[in-house]
Amino acid sequence: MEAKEISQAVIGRLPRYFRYLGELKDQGVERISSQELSELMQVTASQIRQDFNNFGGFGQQGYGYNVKYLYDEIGKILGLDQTHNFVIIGAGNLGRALGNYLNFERRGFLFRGIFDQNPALVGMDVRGVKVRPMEELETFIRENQIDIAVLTIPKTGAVGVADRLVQNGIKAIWNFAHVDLRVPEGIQVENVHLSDSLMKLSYNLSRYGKEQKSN
Amino acid sequence: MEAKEISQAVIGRLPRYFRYLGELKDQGVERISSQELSELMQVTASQIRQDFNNFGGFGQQGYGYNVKYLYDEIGKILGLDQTHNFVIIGAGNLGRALGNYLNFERRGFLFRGIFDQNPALVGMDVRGVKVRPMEELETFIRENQIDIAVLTIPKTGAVGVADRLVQNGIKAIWNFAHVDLRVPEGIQVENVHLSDSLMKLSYNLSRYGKEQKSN
DNA sequence: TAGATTGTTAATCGATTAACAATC
DNA sequence: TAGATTGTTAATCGATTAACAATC
Repeated sequence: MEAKEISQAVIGRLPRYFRYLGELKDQGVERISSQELSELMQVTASQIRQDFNNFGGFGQQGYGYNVKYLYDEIGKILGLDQTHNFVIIGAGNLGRALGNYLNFERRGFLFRGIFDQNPALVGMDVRGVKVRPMEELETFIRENQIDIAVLTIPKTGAVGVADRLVQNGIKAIWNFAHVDLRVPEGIQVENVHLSDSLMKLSYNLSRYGKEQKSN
Repeated sequence: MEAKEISQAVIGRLPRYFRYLGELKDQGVERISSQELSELMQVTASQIRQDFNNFGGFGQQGYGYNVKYLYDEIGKILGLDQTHNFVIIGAGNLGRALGNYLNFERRGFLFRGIFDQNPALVGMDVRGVKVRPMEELETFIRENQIDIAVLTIPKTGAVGVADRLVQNGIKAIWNFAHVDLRVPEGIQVENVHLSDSLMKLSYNLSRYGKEQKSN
């Protein structure tokens, strides 16, 4: 309907707002002004108001924002009021770690299956879910309404697996493989490149040794 | 010396350049123009040249860039020519997964220790490194020239542990705990908030269902 | 009503892209 | 030399911040 595209910069900040509002809610805080939130989160009040107004007015002049309401609204914007079935491809350390992480469940992401090509891992139990062989991937995805796949395999296999996923109706890939995936328009890819993140840390670390940052 | 501060936007792109150049190098490609690289990486040639020129001229008019040379230079900028000792705090699934990840070693990040407060985990072996109790943290850090700590503990403990780390000379924290750390000026923090990443995926996923993206 | 604070427009800042002169 | 491609300046675009009128 209205098609005003929201920038990824704004989207990227929503989870953090959501986190702070959740904590305020749990502390029993009822209302908060953009000014107070800005001090808490160390961003400008202006940015907060601009960000929220991308989605319509959540506040009230002279009062501020209702914490519970704002929290719920941002949750809806993020799609956390829906549930999604996901599978993990790659039952190595990282794949198993993600399978065991309970908090995703709380946000509506349901862990349905985990796959690995290594026969030694097949049958292993990850939080009540048995590791399956890669051969069963296509059938499983189609028969269980899986829309998210978590890719935790080495980069060599990732591109091929991504193709298989897309061909069988996957809508989104959470990609931990260290490679850029090319997918058709309409399929979402979110990359978590851990070594890129570590390199950024490394840059800032070595930079700081040489020259003290100006302020 | 020269203090022209490089923007984090540029720094954030360096690891990706580094990855592509590494692959080109391995394929035996000797030179590449910003135009060719731009097609490969799906960014503008203009951006590539601007980015590289933040650090001085790496190319040659009429020729392009020497792949091997450029790869090495970016590696140096990222500080990958140095080594860093790191410890992992939290020997849960994620902590152990990161400890087992061999590629960090290749980039000069040396896994020296892993800690957990759970006595059931203490003594466990993670790639040749035994899990230590939290009580040994301070001494270990100081005696082993550790400058990076990887935080893979629940958010409740993270702030307290971060303080202990900073007080004992840690220079950088790679933070997987779902909380914002406040550290003194000069200490680097790089956050990997997995659930934030998943929420971004969720947003784009639910958005796409409703309205086809305009282009 | 007066005071507070949003929603929103305008100004500023920074990052990206385009253009082209310098030069290999 | 002529052609190619960088390095760099200028133009554009987008995101952030400031300001203030609208309104609860």
